[in-house]
Amino acid sequence: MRLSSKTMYALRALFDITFHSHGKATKIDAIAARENVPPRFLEQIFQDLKAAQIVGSKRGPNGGYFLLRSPETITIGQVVRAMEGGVEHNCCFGSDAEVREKCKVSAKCVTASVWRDISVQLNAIMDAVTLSELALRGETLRLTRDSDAGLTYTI
Amino acid sequence: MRLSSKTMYALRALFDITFHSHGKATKIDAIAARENVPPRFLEQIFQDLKAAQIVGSKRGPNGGYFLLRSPETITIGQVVRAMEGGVEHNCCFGSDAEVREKCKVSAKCVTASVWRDISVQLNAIMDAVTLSELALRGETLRLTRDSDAGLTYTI
DNA sequence: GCTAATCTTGACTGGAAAGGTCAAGAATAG
DNA sequence: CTATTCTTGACCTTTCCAGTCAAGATTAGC
Repeated sequence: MRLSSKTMYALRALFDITFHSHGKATKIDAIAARENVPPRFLEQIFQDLKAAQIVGSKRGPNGGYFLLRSPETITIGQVVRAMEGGVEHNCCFGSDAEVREKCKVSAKCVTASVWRDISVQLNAIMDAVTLSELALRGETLRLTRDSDAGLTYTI
Repeated sequence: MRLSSKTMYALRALFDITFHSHGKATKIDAIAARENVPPRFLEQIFQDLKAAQIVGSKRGPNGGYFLLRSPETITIGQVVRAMEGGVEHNCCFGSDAEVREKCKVSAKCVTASVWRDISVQLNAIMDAVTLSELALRGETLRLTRDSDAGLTYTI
């Protein structure tokens, strides 16, 4: 059970937007340089975030991506679910109909019942942390704020 | 973020042992038949569970697998960590040294700090559920107890 | 309206991991 | 001795992850 790079990159990119650019559209290359993420890959990631209504975009010069909602209303859980399709397992329920069908134990599956409870709790935990909380932690860790290229985090 | 089949099978197999066989060694084929798991794959899974000191084994006629500890002391978290190597992500910390090294933001990585907190909480949730809790749920769901082959769960 | 900057769309790829299968061997009960 | 059951480790197929790339659409500024 691990978070994919995609999700970690997405969280870092969103943190970056929240922390560095206040409302302004931010271009991919700037984020990629600051957060040390492959720019081409980041494009793909932002498409997912856009589909999930988390960010909006603007093309052309001075374009870029920006948060669609305020940082207080965007949770880690929303991001994780957007990138990974939620917390799932392959027994009795989940998004895949074929998997559900295949599980003979259906509604009476004990492990599924337990895991359902656990995933509800996990989502609650992840929804308790917002982007503004991330930004706050950034302040606490005393990160350097810097709009230019280069690594911001090297003291 | 999904649980692998291996983990789900492991949980079902352990539940099966707890629920159906009281202290007696249970053979793989019986569990596989009841739980509808590929027998060859289950062999492999039990090797992992054995390495994790969760089950013991006995060879020869009337051999099989059995719990090494009482069901009250075996948690879902222990099983998940045994099968999946813990809750991890690929930034700044984790089991892979190279990944840690690669992450330039190191100790000041905000997302890592947040995810560390979340994984601690997740482990706590999973450690709050034991095998005996699973068995209890089995009772509640009024499963048929049956030592012979065949699906036990079809009312 | 031209041009440069920036996102958009979608195809493509190499490698690793998931999800199994199989065969030959070792131990043990009866 | 023999049938049963776990043990070890090699093998295979398919899917997905992580990442690259190219060509096009849109917009700002001159």
